[in-house]
Amino acid sequence: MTPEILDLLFPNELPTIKEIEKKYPPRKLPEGAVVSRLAPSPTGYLHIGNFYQGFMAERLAHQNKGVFFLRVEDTDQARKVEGAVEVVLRALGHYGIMPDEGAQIDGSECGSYGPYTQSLRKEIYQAYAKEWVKKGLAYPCFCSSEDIDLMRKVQEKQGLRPGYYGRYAKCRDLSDEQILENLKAKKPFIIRMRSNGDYNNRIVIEDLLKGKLSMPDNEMDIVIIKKDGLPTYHFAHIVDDHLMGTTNVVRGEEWLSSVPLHLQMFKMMGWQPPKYAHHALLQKMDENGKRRKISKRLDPEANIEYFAQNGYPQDAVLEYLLNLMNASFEDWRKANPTIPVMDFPLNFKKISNTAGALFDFVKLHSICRDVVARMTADEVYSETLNWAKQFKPEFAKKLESHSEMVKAVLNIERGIGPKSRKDLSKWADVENELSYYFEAPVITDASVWAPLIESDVKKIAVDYIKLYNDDDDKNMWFDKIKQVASENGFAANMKDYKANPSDYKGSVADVAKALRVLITGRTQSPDLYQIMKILGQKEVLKRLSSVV
RNA sequence: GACCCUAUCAUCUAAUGGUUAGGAUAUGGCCCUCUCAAGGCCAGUAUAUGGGUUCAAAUCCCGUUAGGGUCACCA
Repeated sequence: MTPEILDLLFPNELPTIKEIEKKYPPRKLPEGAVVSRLAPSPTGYLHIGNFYQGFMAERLAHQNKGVFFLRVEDTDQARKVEGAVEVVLRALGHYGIMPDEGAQIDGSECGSYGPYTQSLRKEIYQAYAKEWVKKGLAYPCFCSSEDIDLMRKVQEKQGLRPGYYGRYAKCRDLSDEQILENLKAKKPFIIRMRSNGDYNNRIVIEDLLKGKLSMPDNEMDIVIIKKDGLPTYHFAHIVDDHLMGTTNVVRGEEWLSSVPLHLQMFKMMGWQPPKYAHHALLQKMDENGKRRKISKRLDPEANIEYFAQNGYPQDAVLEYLLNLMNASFEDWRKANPTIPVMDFPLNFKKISNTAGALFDFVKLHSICRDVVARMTADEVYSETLNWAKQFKPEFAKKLESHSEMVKAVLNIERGIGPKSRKDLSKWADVENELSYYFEAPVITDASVWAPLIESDVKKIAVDYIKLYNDDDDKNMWFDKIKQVASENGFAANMKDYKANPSDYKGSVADVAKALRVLITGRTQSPDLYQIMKILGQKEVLKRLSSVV
C-alpha cells in the first residue's frame, strides 16, 4: 500500500500508535483486580438487559478490587439521542451503581483512560485502522450496499454462507492502481479487516459463564471503519478494551458468536484479549405462551426507568436481579435480613447458565413486599414522598401535610422480623393504602355488609358510638365490640358461633365488619383498632354516625 | 439454511456419578379467640425425548425435538 493511498484513505492528521499506547499505560491494580464496564449506546433509554449486564459487571469489578467504567458507544450516529448519557447515569445512580470512570452527568468525564465516548476517539481507531492497512491487515472496500445485497442473494441461492469473505471479498485484492483510481474518482469506501481465519478451523473459547466452547473461526472480512469514519462495534471493542485495560468483558449471549472474530482481531493486534463472560438474556412470556426477548416496543418494563416511575423500591429490583444471577441469594437474604443488598457476595462461578430467565413480576413483587416490610415506617414514608414528588406531586403534598398521620398508618402492624405486614410492594401502592384516612368513605352499595342489613348496621353504630373511647386499650376495645355483638344477637365469640350458627344473627366478625366498612369503606383493612386510634375519637364518631 | 447456547415443578432455580430430586414464588387446605396482609403447618406439581457409557445417570456421550441467539457500513 503506497503512502499516497494511505494519505487518501486517512487524510487527517492521526496520532502514532506509540503516542497512543503511551497515553494508556497498563493499570496499576492489585493482583486479580477486575476491570469491567458498561457500554451502552446513547439511545435515550437504558434497557433492563443492559442494566442487568452492567450490574453484573459492576459487582464483578467492585468485588474484586477493580474498576468499573462507563463507555458511551455512540458510533451509530443515526441512533444517537441528545441527553442519553444523563438518562443512563441517572438510572444507574438511582440504584447506587456508580461507575468509577467515564462520562458524567454534567458532560465532563473522570478517569485517565478516556475519552470514554467513542465518537471522541475517532482518531484513535483511525490510527489503528491505518496501521492495519499499512501492514496489509485491512483494506479499503468500494462495494456499495447494493453490490453486497446482490452478492448475498447469489450466495444464498447457491446454498453458500452469505458474507464478505474469501473469493467473494471483491475488494480484497484490488491492486494499488485500482484503489488509487477509485479514490481519485471519489468513490466512497469503508475499511475492512483482511481476515486470516479459516471457517474449517475450530477455535476454542473459554467463557467465564459458559465454560469451554468451540466454534468455527471467523473468515469474514468485516467492516472496521464505516463510511463516516467511525469504527464498527467490533473494532471499537478491541481497541477500547485494550487501551482501557478491561480485564473482563461481561455482556449478553447475543455476542457469543462474535467471539472468534474478536479473538482474531486481538491476535492481529498482538494484544491479550480480555476474559469474556456471556450471560443468558432476560426473556418474557408473550401472549401466545412463547418466550421472547424483552422488547423495547412491546414491554414497558424493558426500560429500566419503568421501575422508578412505578415506585419499585430500588433494593427490590437489585435483589430480584441478583436472585436471577445467583439462586443462593434468597438463602443469603434469609440468613442476613438486615445487611445491605450490595454486601451480597455474588459468586461468578455460580451464575446460572440456563436458557435465560423469564422476567417474573410475581416474584419481583414478592421480593418488593419483603423489602418494604424490612423498612421502618419513616423510611417508607420518605421513599414514598421522594417518589411522589417526582411522579405524583398532588399525592406528595398530601403526604407532607399529613406526615405524622401517614407515618402512623405506615407503622400499623410493622414490626421487626417476619411478622410484618406485607401489603405494600411499591411506593405507588401507598396512595391506595392511605385513601380512607384522608377522606371519609362514601358507601354507595348496601350489599357490602352482607349478611347484615342496614338496620342492623344502624343499631350497631348507635350502640357502639355510646361505648367508644379513644383511650381504650386493645382488649377493652375488642370487649366493647363483643358487647355490642351480644346485645344485638351476634355471637361474641367465634367458637360459640361456629358451634351453633343458627342461634345467632352472625358473629362478632360481622359486627367488626360493619364498623370497618363505616370507617374505611372497605371490607378488608389492617388492624381496625389502630386505624381508629389514628383517626381519633372525633373522626371515628363522625364516620360511625354517617349511617345513623 | 449455517453456526452457537440452553433444556429439572406453572415460574426462578439447587443438587458438579449414589438425595425419599431440595428451596423460593405462585396455587390449594388447615391453624392463628375482627377482616385482609403477614406468620405457622400441610399438600400437589419437575429431570423434554430416544439411545448408549456405568454396579449406579438429572448429572457423562450421541441422535431427535423444542426454545433462545448470531449470520449489517446496529450495538
